[in-house]
Amino acid sequence: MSSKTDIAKTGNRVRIDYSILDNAVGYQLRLAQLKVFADFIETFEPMQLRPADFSTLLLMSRNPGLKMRELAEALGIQRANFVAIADMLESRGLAERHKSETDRRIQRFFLTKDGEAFVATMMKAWEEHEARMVAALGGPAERDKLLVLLRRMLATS
Amino acid sequence: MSSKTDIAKTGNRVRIDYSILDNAVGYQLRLAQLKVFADFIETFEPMQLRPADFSTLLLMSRNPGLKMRELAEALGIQRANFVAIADMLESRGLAERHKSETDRRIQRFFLTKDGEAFVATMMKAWEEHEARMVAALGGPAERDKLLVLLRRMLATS
DNA sequence: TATTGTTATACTCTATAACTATA
DNA sequence: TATAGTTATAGAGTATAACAATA
Repeated sequence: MSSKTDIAKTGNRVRIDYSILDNAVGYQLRLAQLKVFADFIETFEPMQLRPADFSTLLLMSRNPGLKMRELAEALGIQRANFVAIADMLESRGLAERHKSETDRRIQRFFLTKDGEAFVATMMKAWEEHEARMVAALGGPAERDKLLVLLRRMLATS
Repeated sequence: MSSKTDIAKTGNRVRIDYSILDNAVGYQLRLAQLKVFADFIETFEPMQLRPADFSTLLLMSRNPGLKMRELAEALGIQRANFVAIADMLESRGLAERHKSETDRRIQRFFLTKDGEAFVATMMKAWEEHEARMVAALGGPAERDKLLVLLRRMLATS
């Protein structure tokens, strides 16, 4: 199944010209992001966490009491699609919906005690993941250079 | 619908703590990639091209006569999912399947005359898109720095 | 009337299994 | 047996419309 095997087997492998895509910002960004995603998904598979679940728990931990709408907006997720994430976190006992007394349409989210402990474990795994990505980049100096470039790009109009 | 309007309307906007995500390589890479994708999709919407269609035409143009399997592999697409793209390009008169005479299982792909002209137009639009991305980064020097970092990251194990 | 949370639904992208025709 | 192209299908992720409860 490896490409090495394929080359040995077929023997008629063609050198493919990728030159333009090789120098395209968007294409290389996409490949790099896919690589990080793959490591992320592998890292959190044992904890049964997808990227959106991770970000949700992290935001809840740093910003207790946000409304559902605020959380969804902050995460760039549609309110409708956030419902399943909230249900899952609640059913696992990691987060709770608290109905507002003053405006009964509103629900504010809080981590449970178990949720806090879970986030602590989760962040340990995340730090290892991040360390692998920084190492792949070449080190903290390169990480900083990359973040400067990406932030400038994101800040522009 | 803009966030400005929302702030004015609700008045109770909360400052959300994003500090960890702000410094996470994967998160910033994802945001940057989404920004490039959004510009890409907008750029090629009038030509009715999705990212995979663009890459397919580009590879066909630079590597005439590739087998379907080689194209799919080079693009990182499942063979099964490549069929619809090939059908679409053929129905639009941009590409053609040529059945091999020596091995009748194999089809090699070639752009038509119309396809060649279309790719020329497509690449003009792409160069404008790329120029916008490079400008957002700060210029060609920053683009080069970014590509060096991304390539190192992709080369690592 | 407008907003919050919710349900239902649809569309894209991606992945897998299985078929056919060839080798 | 194995491979190339194909079909069918299922699972994510994401987007929109519409509803009930509430303001």
